[in-house]
Amino acid sequence: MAAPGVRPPGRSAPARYRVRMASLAAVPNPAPPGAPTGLRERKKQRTRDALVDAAHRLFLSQGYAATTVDEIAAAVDVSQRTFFRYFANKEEAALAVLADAEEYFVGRLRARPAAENPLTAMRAAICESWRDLSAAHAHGGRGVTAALELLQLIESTPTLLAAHLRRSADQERRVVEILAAREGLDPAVDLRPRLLAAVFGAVIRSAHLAWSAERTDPDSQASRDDGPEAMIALIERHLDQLAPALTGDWRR
Amino acid sequence: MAAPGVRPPGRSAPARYRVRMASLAAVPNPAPPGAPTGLRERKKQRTRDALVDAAHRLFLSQGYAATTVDEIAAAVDVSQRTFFRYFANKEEAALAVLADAEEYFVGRLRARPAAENPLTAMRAAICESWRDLSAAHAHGGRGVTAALELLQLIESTPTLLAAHLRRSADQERRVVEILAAREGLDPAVDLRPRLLAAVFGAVIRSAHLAWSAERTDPDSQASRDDGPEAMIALIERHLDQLAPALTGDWRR
DNA sequence: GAGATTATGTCAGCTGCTGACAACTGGCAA
DNA sequence: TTGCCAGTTGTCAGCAGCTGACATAATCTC
Repeated sequence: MAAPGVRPPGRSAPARYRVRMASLAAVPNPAPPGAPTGLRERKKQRTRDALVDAAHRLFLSQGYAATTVDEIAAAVDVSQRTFFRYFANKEEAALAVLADAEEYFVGRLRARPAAENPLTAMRAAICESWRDLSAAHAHGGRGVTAALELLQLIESTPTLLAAHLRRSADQERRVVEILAAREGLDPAVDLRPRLLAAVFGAVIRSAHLAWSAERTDPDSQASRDDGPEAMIALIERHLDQLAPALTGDWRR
Repeated sequence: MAAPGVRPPGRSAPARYRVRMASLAAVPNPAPPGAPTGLRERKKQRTRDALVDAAHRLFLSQGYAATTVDEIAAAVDVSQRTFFRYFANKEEAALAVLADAEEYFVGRLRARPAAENPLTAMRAAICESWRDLSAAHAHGGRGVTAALELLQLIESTPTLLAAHLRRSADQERRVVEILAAREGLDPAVDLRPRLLAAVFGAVIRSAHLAWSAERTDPDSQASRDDGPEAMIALIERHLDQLAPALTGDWRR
């Protein structure tokens, strides 16, 4: 329960949220091979999902800064201290969904055939990820809408943006390692893995921004509800513009 | 002075630091045209510089997290409240030097001839910035060493890294606007300014990392003390690797 | 079912950060 | 010089994020 004496005795947010949790957090990892299915583990996963879900909902309705950790914890009927045992900080709860998505992407990238050239592999892995993930929690397209909302929340909240970018940097490092291993290169010597990862990350972020902006714009053709194909198309368009952006004179 | 009752009555850090302040914060803007030279303004600038300087020193010697805002304020003989009137938060004090450098870079970029192609302009602006800035506070190379230390501090402090990346994102947005204006493009339509800015930012960051790593490595040829040419060379090398990283198969 | 593990709650406390108000200081004009 | 105005600073009080320590309650193992 909330920190003693901070909130009035009658809690504002009742603890009935254990119902539709994990609508966002779940990822199509059907059954992790050696997953311990003990009651303990399941319970832990449930409260974790519930926390992510409650946080997401509160952040979107009241704003990130205006939402207290106490509130989130209370919404799940858990002590504040417990919240911090699941997440290192408030941001982590907000970005947990993205963390899962990145995990999935890494899996996809590792699964690409080694013969493929690196850029193609990245391109394919990203597209697969978007397709699979939005199919996974598409309860009538809600998955994509939720992603949109989250991206906008992040972009409009300095603290969250900072945390998100830091996470992205970590992710980039992992990608560098994967690419280097694939091609049998030492990333400290050969700059190409690092550069490709960095550029790719930049393109993804740029696509996110464009997507988010396009969907917010009222007189845009893009509907808020069309599937992941829109995002995939955007990413492709960005990737295609990459070379022209880097070479020669822009004027025509 | 420090928050009441938190620190022992006899302050630990004496307030004698008004001496060599601004060794880091100063930027070669010889004399801002319409700079109001009132005593008030000068005093403000002095305490600001002193705060930046004290923060830098304390962060490097004790670590970022272990350094209290109270300590920094006490070192300059100023109240904690005053510290927060100069900086929105602890990070801002740590990254103030970089903010100045970015400001300088923007100025350089704006000054590039309009006929130049965008990539060339960025390349030139970055090189000029490094050269000028390290010349400016090179009291025997200390400028570059200080930059190195700061970069490493940032890279090894998650909070700082996050704040730094967020700042970089802001900077990127400014660069996008400048590029778009230069070429007479609407960045919402034409992706190239955004992509070039993003890619360039990624390359710079990658070069920073490499530089920092190279200088930490004990058995590297790079000395900790050679000038900005080393960094410039690194950036050039990264930029040259950009195209190869994006095209075709990496194996030879 | 007993004992070892592990998750949770409670308590106390530090640190970052902010609003409000009072006291001071430099700038400026009468 | 005097005296007012505006901008700067210090003090106080307080919230919110986060953590260590310890006790308790829930699972797991045998």
